Amino acid sequence: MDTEVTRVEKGFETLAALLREQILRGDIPAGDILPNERDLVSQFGLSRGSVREALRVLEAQGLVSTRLGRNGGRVALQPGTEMVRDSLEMFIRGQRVAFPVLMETVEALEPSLAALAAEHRDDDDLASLHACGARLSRISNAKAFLAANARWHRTMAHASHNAILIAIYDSLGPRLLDPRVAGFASADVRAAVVHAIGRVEEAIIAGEPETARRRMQRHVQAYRRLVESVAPKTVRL
Amino acid sequence: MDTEVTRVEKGFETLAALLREQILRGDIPAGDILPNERDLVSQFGLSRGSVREALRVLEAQGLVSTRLGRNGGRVALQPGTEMVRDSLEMFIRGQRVAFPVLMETVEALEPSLAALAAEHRDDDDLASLHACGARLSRISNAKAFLAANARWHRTMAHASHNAILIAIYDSLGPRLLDPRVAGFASADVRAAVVHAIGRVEEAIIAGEPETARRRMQRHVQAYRRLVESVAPKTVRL
DNA sequence: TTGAGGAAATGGTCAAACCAATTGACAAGC
DNA sequence: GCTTGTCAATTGGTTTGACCATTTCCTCAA
Repeated sequence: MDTEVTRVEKGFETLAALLREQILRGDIPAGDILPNERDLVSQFGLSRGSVREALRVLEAQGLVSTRLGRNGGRVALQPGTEMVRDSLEMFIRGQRVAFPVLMETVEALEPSLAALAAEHRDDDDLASLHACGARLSRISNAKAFLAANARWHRTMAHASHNAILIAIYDSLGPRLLDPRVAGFASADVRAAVVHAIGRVEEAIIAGEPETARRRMQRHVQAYRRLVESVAPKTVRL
Repeated sequence: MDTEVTRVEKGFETLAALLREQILRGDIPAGDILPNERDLVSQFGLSRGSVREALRVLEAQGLVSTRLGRNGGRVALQPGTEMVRDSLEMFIRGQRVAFPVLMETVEALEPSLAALAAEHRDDDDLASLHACGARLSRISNAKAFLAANARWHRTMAHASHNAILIAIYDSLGPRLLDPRVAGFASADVRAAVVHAIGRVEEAIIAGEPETARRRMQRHVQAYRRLVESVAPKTVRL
């Protein structure tokens, strides 16, 4: 019984793997144009169809983009946050991840993000954060408030200067703007949020990670209690 | 100047989008066989080459797998953790994310994972966790200790019952087993780790999220100080 | 009953065209 | 000189038809 046969690598897979490696290693720098299809055909001895399938895989993986016409071709890309976002998006949809789980995930990230922001923020971060916070306190419209709130959080996440957490947070954060949870921002709730966020901001400005973490965590827990008191747990995306 | 032209959707893109939607919505349940290439050709009026490119895209996105031979074909898949892992893998490689950032990310997740584990763990989780902890305390080999340690953490992450965090943690955790950081597990370090982990485990068993969070966070910070005292910050993956 | 061999179904590959989009070059007209 | 229009060149997109490779099913003979 052949329990383990060596999987035969297809021609297009070989080429895709080869080009992928060259792009990820930087041998083909981002922005460079790959050889055109017909050249790849003669270089690798594959048919044009196989070459195109290889390139199509790379495109689906976010490693190249395609331009039509003369001076077109495939442009090498460094994989960015879009890939992470797309894969999480499909994971959430495919696995039927419930909305509360998504919320729980973001809540799990935010205290650490606040701590890292306090540790790593630079002057630009502080300026952006202050601008977001100031804007937030002037907004009265509930829907606009939620958007501005999300923006403040996003800015804080970026201040962490942790590329992985930023990619994850940017992937998940926007999903929390679901219209079904947009009704919570009554005037007093908004005031409480502004206050809590201001306290976190102070800790980030002061460069006190543990204070920022603690304040953000309390804010998050308070927010959760609020949402749970209003929304049924069964809401699904 | 045409600043915004309506991007023309290619034939294979249309088909890929259509099939992707059917799979994600569950109209084509996981495990089902898609129509074969020649049938898709006649159903959608595309050439076989275009159909194959569409299917190749879905394969790259983890939505179908391909089997050769009679009774072969494309099997629909629900996107799982592999996709998330692959995209994070490419992100880390392509963006040249430094090892300390990776470590920082995992450290950011673990306290919340511990808290969620304490909140959501079931009897199976407790049994697995206890087994991992017990095994850990009996290991003397440094390399094996690190592997068992990773396994305990992974088990704890699964006890959180948060599918997104599990997917992320499973994607990043294994990368911390880099051989370059495998030399830290001296006997007294191992004893300290076993003790810290035991305390977290107690809190998870007791169902006390905030205690578990606090203890895990202290452990993580202690571990970080240890690593920083030994490893240069410039180590890169 | 079992084994061998061939038929059938399915994806993998190749080849040669031609279509579609974009850009460059160049000439005509202002 | 500058603009504008036309045509040619380049590159990806698509089609068609054929054949190969792998796997499974089916039949028939030992």
